[in-house]
Parts: sequence; C-alpha cells; structure tokens
Amino acid sequence: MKYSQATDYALHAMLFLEASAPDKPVGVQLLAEKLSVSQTYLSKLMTKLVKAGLIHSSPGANGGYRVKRKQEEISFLDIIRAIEGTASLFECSFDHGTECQIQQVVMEAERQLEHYLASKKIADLVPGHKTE
Amino acid sequence: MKYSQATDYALHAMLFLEASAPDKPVGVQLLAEKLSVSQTYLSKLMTKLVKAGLIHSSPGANGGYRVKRKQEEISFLDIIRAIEGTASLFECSFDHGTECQIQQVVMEAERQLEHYLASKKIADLVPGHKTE
DNA sequence: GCTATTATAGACTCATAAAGTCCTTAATGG
DNA sequence: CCATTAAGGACTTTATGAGTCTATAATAGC
Repeated sequence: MKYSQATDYALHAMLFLEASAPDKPVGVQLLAEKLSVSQTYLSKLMTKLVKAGLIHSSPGANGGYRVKRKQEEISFLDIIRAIEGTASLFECSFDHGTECQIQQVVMEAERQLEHYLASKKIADLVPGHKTE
Repeated sequence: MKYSQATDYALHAMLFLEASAPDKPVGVQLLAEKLSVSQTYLSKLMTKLVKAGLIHSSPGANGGYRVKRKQEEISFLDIIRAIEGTASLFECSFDHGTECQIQQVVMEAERQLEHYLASKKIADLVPGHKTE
C-alpha cells in the first residue's frame, strides 16, 4: 500500500504554485521542468487538481495555473484525494451480518489519518505565508 | 491507495484462529472454506503469517495453524505488515537538499496511523478474551 | 483575423503487482 | 506405509500506474 508517485508530483506542484506569485499563472512547461516529469503527464494531474477545485487554469498565451484565493485552506488531504480518489483504505469483502468489526477498526484508523492530513496545509510549508 | 484483499483474508483468518480452541490446530481447508477463498492461495498468506512469527504451523495429519502464546499481543499492524510488507506509505522521489518537507508531513501521518493500528489487538474482537 | 501559446482530452503502450491456479515436495500422526 | 497437511515454485490473468503521442480548443498579442 503506497501513495502513487502522481500524488508526489501533485503535492510538489502545489507547493511550487503556492510559492509563486499569485497573479502570474505558471505553465505546465515550467512545472514539468522543475519536477523532472513530462509535460503531458503532469498536465493530466494538474487537470485533476483543477477539477477538484484546488487551482485555477487559463488556456492560451500567458496562461497556466494559479492557486485559488482560498489557498490557505488547501490541505494535504485535498490534494491526495484529488489524485488518489476518495475510495476507502479498506473494505471488507465478506458479509457477515451487518457490520465487520475488523473494518470498523481500520476505518477508524483511516479517519484519524485523514483528520491529520486535513489539518496540514500546503501553505504551512511556504516561508512567509501566514495560515492562521 | 488501498490495503490488498490479502490483508482482508489474513485479518479474518487471524480472528478465526483467535476464536478457536488454542490447543487444536486449524487446517487451511477449514479456513479457506470459512473465508470463501482457495486453499492454495490462502496457504501462501498463512505462510507469511508464520514467517512473521504471528502463528505456528504444524504439517502432517492433524496439523494446521495455531496462534502463538503471546496472542494478546498480536496487533492489526503486525498482521498488515506481515502481508503488505513494511515499505513506507510515501516516498518523495526528488532530492531537493537533504529533506523533503512534504515527505515529513506524510511520514508523521503514517507514524500516527501505525501507532493506532499497533494499539488495536485482534484479541479485542473476540468475546471472552481479556487483553489487559 | 492570424498566429503562437497553453490547457484539455482521447487513444495508446509498457511495466508491475495483485490475485489466483496447478503441481510438486516435505513433514508427521496413526 | 499412507493419508493428511503445510510449503514452495512456476505459471496465468487482470488491473493499475506511469507514461507517450497526437489532436483539439481557448486565448493574448500583433
């Protein structure tokens, strides 16, 4: 069980966007160069972030990506979910009665994990940003 | 990101073993029937649990699997690790300086997740077992 | 309005891992 | 010795991650 490398790219891309000037869009070309990944592949990931409402994109000349205004709100969990999806960490494949005790334990663990990841904001990592 | 179904099988198999008489070994045939999975596949998973030191196996007639004496100690994390391995949830693939802030956040989340899963024992789910 | 630039999207490839099957070998109790 | 049971190697099948390649759509600047 592991987070995909795509999540790694997305987290770093978001960090880069946060650290960039908020008014000037950053193109996928520059991002891909910084992350040492192909433009076309990264652009698919960026599109996921756009669809998740985390960033804004503008096509055309001088276009690119910008973080949304509520950037301080963007958590690790937001980004991870945008890339990995929202499927549960564990799902018991049996039906023994109505509820699986094992599943309940793992689900609670997942709930705590997500709570922590939701509390951590990307903006926290950028020097000079105030989050609170 | 998801735990494999193999982990699901293993957790349920352990729960079954805990709930069985500790002196009489349970064969993979019975286990596989209870879990609706093939014997050969399940036996591979059971072997992993044996190698991890969680259960004891005896071949030959009347053989099978038994939990080890320190059964109260067996945690969800033990079982999950035996099946999934101990690889980290997240590993940053870049080398930007010495440490990745992103990785540190996710690693801390993972540490908490594992702490919780280590605190939960399979024996807790078996009525009539005392854990503390 | 034309053109260069940039995001979006579909179709495809390639490698890896999960999930499982089949067959053989080794150990052990009766 | 034999029936029973675990262990292990070799294989298949399917799904997913990680990309590539090519085309299309939108937009700014001239």
